Amino acid sequence: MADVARTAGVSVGTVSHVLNHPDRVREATRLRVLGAIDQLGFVRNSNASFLAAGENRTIGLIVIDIGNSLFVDIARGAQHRVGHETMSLLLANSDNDDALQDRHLDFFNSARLAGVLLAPMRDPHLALDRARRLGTAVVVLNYRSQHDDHCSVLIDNEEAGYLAGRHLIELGRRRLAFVGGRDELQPVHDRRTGVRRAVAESPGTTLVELATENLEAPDGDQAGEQIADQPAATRPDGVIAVTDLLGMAIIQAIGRHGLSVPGDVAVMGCDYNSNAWGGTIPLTSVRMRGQDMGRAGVDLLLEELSAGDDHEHRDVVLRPSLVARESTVGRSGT
Amino acid sequence: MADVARTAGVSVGTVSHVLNHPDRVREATRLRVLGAIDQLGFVRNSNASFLAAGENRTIGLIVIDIGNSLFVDIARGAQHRVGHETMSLLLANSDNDDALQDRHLDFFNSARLAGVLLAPMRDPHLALDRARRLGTAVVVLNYRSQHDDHCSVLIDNEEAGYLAGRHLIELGRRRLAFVGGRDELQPVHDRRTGVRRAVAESPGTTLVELATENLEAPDGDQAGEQIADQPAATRPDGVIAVTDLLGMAIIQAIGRHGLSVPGDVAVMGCDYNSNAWGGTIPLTSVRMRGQDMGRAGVDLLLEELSAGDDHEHRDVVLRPSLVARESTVGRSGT
DNA sequence: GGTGGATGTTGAAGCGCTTCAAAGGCGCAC
DNA sequence: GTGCGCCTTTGAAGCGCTTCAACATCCACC
Repeated sequence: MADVARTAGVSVGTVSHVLNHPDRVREATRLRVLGAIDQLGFVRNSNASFLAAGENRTIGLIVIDIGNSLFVDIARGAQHRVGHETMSLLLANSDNDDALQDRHLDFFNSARLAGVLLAPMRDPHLALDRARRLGTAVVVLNYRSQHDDHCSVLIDNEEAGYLAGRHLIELGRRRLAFVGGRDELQPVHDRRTGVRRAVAESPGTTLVELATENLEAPDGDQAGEQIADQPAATRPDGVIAVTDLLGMAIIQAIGRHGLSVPGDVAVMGCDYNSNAWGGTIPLTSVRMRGQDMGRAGVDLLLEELSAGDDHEHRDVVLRPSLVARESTVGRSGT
Repeated sequence: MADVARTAGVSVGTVSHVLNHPDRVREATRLRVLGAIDQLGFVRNSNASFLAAGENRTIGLIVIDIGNSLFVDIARGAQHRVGHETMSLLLANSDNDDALQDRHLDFFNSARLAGVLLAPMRDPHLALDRARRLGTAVVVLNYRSQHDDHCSVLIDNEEAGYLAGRHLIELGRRRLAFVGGRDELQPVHDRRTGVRRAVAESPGTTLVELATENLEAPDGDQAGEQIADQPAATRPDGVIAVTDLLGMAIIQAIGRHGLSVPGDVAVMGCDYNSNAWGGTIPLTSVRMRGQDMGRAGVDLLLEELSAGDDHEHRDVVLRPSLVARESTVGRSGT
């Protein structure tokens, strides 16, 4: 920067002003400085800049698993929203690893970012305390926490389950099955609750819950076998899988038994993963609106940053929406 | 940091030593300082740290599209490799946007990162010049550049095409078809070349090339129709789609026409995307080894960083491997 | 008891920038 | 001609840390 100043024949203060407050500098000087910057290939050192200015224009996003399309969507949405500001978005992938998540958070903390969007794996209460003490705003994504000392963006998973249940019931299905395991995961638990509510509301419908060990394809396969093995009279005619992957595996297992989807059994998933596009029978699912989530997260963060001390934490709850396709409504669509 | 020093009753220099050269500090002092750090919740400001030390322990990774499983794998591999060092990995998603890619690169440049892994969309020659002048090492991923002033990690796409061709020929297929468009994309071009070589090597085999406009599902659907419409005598009996998505769409289209896969037509993809898992007929594909790519990239970068001036740029070329599944070999497997 | 070397600790200089008080330059009104 | 206020520019202080030369301490050994 001193070089630039010398080349342009001004002081370093002026160079800094050209970069940060161009309006305070005379047009001619500004151009001269810009010329020198260009000529010398100068790139301002943001470490020094942030240190001196005491404020950082960067937002960090920590996601649980970058292989999960929900988080990809969140990243896209956040990037998009940030793009219009003079800010940057940094991505960090926890890769389902608690320790790694904490390391990312520490790293962002020590970089004194303006704010962090965190999609945590467990209640991040303690970690957040630390960030806040350093003046970093944190917005929690996709996690319903016990504490209300931060803003959150949530998806109403209970509603997702409810929508799924209603959908099948409205299609005339009466013997529903919910397939999903690991109830300690919030989304699984909430979706299950929603399905129960839909069934409870509709006299004449029944619900069977099949608990799987995990949420991988083999679990769905197994569940599908179980369903297909039952006599037609008691066999579920509408199946809600807690994830799309599970749903697709169920369809395959059922298909192997000569049953038709959705003729004999309507099957639907949840999450609207891109995986679901490839199947022979397009899977009905509930779209989780990840992009909106990313956008809303950035908005909350910017709001918190500009509000200062009189900021009131709040939650934004996004409503999922149902995407009906062949696996429940057949070829015709809608 | 001054607070910590005061609390622990030492000088700031000592606190710094505890953090950076613990061996130079007496055990008792170290513990006292650590205690103070803990008590005060001190987190060192990495901006100041990097500025003073003049070196940054962070690596940036810029990928074209975080929704593409190849890049997800690259990120995982890189993260994994970096994880064991006292380094951090920052992710930036270009989202298929040239301007965004440049902005990410500028950002990393101004942060004076130790190094950058770049999966570029076009020849990044100019951008790299700038980074290098600032002392940032750059390794290019997944792009065969005209220039040799940097290290690269490449996947041999020509080999991928060749492997695919050989696979079908060895299965007894004689009338091959290659489906893929946008030949200006390096991977598409190279895979096509590889398939041609495999066919040229095998007397008695023929190759039809179907150019699609894009690489989306509808393109595959159209190509599948074209293939299925031909009389059995001239119809291709082995199809290589340049991507998995294309391959799955082709299978569906062919299936609609009552032809069997792989009985009448063997179909395979390329890329080994997770999308391929969901299909009713598991797709044979060529695995692109993204994780290895990420790992190799980090290794090259570390090598370059430690070698200093006498570093010789070099390329690492990864060999893809074929994953045979039902869409070519039928139920039995292998 | 004195000496030398190893081991610990200190404090100030400096990393590259921003910012602020202060000074310089200029035009305008009186 | 003088004084005032505005627009520009300057230069030094300081952001929070690392590092290095210098200094303090300790111990072994003669």
